[in-house]
This record gives sequence, C-alpha cells and structure tokens, in this order.
Amino acid sequence: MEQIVSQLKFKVNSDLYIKDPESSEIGKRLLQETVIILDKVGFEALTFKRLAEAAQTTESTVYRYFENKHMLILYLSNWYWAWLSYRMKLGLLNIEPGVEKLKKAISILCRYSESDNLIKHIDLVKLAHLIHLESGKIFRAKDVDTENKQGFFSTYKLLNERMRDVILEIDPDYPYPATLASTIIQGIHSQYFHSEHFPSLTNIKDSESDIEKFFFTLSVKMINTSKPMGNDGK
Amino acid sequence: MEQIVSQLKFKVNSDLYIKDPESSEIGKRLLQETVIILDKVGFEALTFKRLAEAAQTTESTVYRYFENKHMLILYLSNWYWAWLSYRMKLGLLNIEPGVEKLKKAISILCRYSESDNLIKHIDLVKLAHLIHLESGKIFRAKDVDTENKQGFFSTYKLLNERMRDVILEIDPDYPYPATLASTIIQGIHSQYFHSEHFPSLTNIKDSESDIEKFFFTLSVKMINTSKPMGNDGK
DNA sequence: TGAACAATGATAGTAAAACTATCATTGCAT
DNA sequence: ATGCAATGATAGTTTTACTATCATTGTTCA
Repeated sequence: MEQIVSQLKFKVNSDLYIKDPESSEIGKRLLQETVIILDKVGFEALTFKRLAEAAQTTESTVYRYFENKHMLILYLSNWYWAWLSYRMKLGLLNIEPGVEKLKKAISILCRYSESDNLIKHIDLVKLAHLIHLESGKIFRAKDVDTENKQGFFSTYKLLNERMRDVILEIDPDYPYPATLASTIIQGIHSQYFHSEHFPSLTNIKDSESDIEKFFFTLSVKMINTSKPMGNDGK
Repeated sequence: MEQIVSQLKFKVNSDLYIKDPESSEIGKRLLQETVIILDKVGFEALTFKRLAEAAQTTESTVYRYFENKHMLILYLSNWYWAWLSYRMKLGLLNIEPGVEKLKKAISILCRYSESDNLIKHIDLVKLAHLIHLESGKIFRAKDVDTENKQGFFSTYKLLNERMRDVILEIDPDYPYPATLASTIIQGIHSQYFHSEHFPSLTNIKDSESDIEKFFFTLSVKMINTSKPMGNDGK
C-alpha cells in the first residue's frame, strides 16, 4: 500500500525531539495543546509548566519529549511546512507541468482552511494562523546556521524546492526560480498576517482568493516574459 | 535651517521608552551596545545586565530608559524603519513620479550598506543585518493589536505607505498598491536573510544589485500591464 | 505468576533572568 | 550652598528554565 496517507509523511527530523511526540497519546496531546496555547496567548506566554497542565501531564514528562521550548516550536514549524509540502505533492499529482500546475500550487498554499480531516490531534487552521504570526521566532541568531546544517529547517526548504521546481518546469531558463518561489511562499504568509493585523498594509479583502489571485498574477508575469500565456512549455 | 538632517526625523513614538535614549550619552551608548550585542549573540542572549555592563552603566539605569527588552527591540525596530523612511523621503526629493522614481525607491531599500555618516551612535549595517534576522520577534501574539493601536509599528507602516504612494503615482488605478508595497519591502528583507543563511532559497549572488533587479522587475511587471514600459504615467 | 523494563508522576531543588525598591552619590543650575 | 535630576550601588522577590531523584503504573514475556 502507498505510504502517502500514512503519518510517515509528516515525520520530521528526529533530532528535534527527545521522544517522538507522535508515538504516544501524551505526545499528541502535547502538540495539540501547544497549538491551542500558542493560538490563545502566544509564544512568550507558553511555558512547559502551563503546557503540562493543559495536556494533563507533568513538567518532567514534557521535558522527556522536547529539550526546550525552542525545540518544540521548531518541531511544530517543521511539521507545518511538512504538511504543506505533503498537500502540495498530493495536489499536484498527475497535473501536467505548466501554468495550471503553478496556479494549483499557489492555491494549495493559500487555501489552508480547507484542511483535510486526516489529522485529528492538531488544529491545522490554528497552526497556520500562528505560523503567520510566530514563524519569525524560530530563528535564533547565534544558532541559525548550525541548526540549518543539522537539518532543522529541512521541511521549509523542501516546500520551497517543490515550488521552485514547478516554476522551473514552466521555464527551465528562468534565472530566479528559487528567489521567486521563496518570495511567493513568504509573501503569502505575510499577506495573511497583514490582512489580519495590519489591514493598511494590504488591499486584500476576501483573503484566500485575493491573495491567491495576486500571487498567481505575480508569478505568471515574472516567469512568462515574451512567451504567450497559457503555453504549458515542453 | 531645514530640519531634515536633524535627529528629529528619527524620533520614534515616545511611549516606547521611559526616558528618551537619544537625549543622553548613556542612552546613546545603550542603543549602540544593543546593536552590537544583538549582532553578536542575538535577541535571546541579550539581557539588561549584559547590556548595562557593555554600556558601562548599571541595570537600574537601563530600566530607567526602557521598560523591558521587548520595548527596547521595538524601539530599535521603529528606529530602523524610520531611518529607511527618512532615506526614502530624501532620496526621492525632486524626482518626477514614474518608473524611475520606483527604481530609486527600491534601490534605497536595497543599498543599506551605503549608509550615511550622519548617525554616529548606531551601526546601520549591523542594524540592518539584525533586522533581517530578528524582525519577526517584535510581534507578540497577545499584544500585537493593542500595540498597533498605540502606534508601536507606525514607522513600519509609514515606510510601506511611502512605497505604496510611489506605486500609486505610476498607476492610480492599480488595485493592489499596498499589497505590492508590503510584498516588496518584506521580500527584500527576506531575500537578504536567505542569501546570508539559506542560499538554496535564493538565486541571488551579488546581493544588492541582484535583489534590486529582481524586485524592480517584479514591481514594473505588476504595475504596467498593458501600458508600454518607460511610460511615466502622470 | 512475577521479574524486568519503559513510561510517567511527584517532588525538590538550582541557577539565572526579569524585575522592584531603596538609598547613596555626583554634578549641574540657581 | 542648596536643591534637583540622573546615575550608581546593593539587595531582594518572583518567575522561568531546567536538573535530579525516586516512586508508581502498566506491559511483556519467561
């Protein structure tokens, strides 16, 4: 049987945790409650003591799963980008390379609220919301390069690579595929953040479809220069 | 005499500090050393005790300037965006609305290392670097909306509005001026971050001019749809 | 059945950070 | 010379982050 629907697809770098939180009920409750607490009071107010109480366990046990708060948020962030990568992989199956595929890819990044019901222990909409707000906190100046080498941001990079490849399929000679991909991914997330907290920095009203339109237009204009639109390459 | 060169231009919201750090030598040393410490060891490792030592003063005194670390970083961030806004205002003086003005605006955002020597007590290049890395940490989930109402992000919004206006001058009917402006500003900063720490997420080599080219192309393509390029609107 | 073992709970304690409070000193203005 | 504002010096409180240790529970398997 295909492993696609399996949770294996969401496995993140095992160096991020001490004991795999997906391997036990307590672990799953920890993830679930982390999302709820972060969504409610934010990163700064999350403590392992508070998390333990919410998940009906003890501080000691939390420390047996994650080294510290930073590792926990890194784990969640990895999980989030893995989830997006997975959705993108599934969503693009059997779609011919070309502009339509790009459109679909952007749509997947934007429509996070149409979340699949496969995952019970993590509220995906809340997770997406808090990533919009807190994702900048996963980089620690003195550690970012080391942690990058350890693969602590691998799922984020994977998603970017997927997007880059969709772009490259349309025009293998486009000189800035990675830059464009990361600009789109970062941009979509920023616009969600802005539309929620800084409406003056955006013209987005009906969030999902407007953001989608904007970044689809952007990517098409950046890639297709002289070529006629709708040309699926190849 | 014109006030443009005066430090008044860099004044930030006075609710961000208890005692204005620009009003004394110690205060300026605090800002200076904050930038140095953040650049060296990052936000997490900055403590008021450490800062006090570096600035050759005491913890008590630091607390007399800033309520806490969060306010200090908010202040610095405001200062940074005010500095960019100021440079943009100066740099665009007497330039006719149009694509050339847009080009200049983007150039100003990108060429932060050509810093003016007007400011002695803050290392502008270091400040820009650390904003690239730590700017996401200035938003606290539970406070972001309140702090926004208090004007704690006003200089960031000002810069975005300046950019938006440059876009609107070219095409007053362009439907996404604010979205495009914030995407450009955010994108430039992300690309600097990527080029330094995540080279696989970018195709930028010679940072400044490449980033500049990419975002200039992007903005022109987004604004000028049917119109011939080089048309300065009006 | 029961010995062994892994996972968790319970409790205590340490170190550092984030403040708060108080009083002494210094230097400048009048 | 006196008063005032800014700073230094010191001490203390609370909270967080983390470590250590031992008891308990439940499962496995010989």
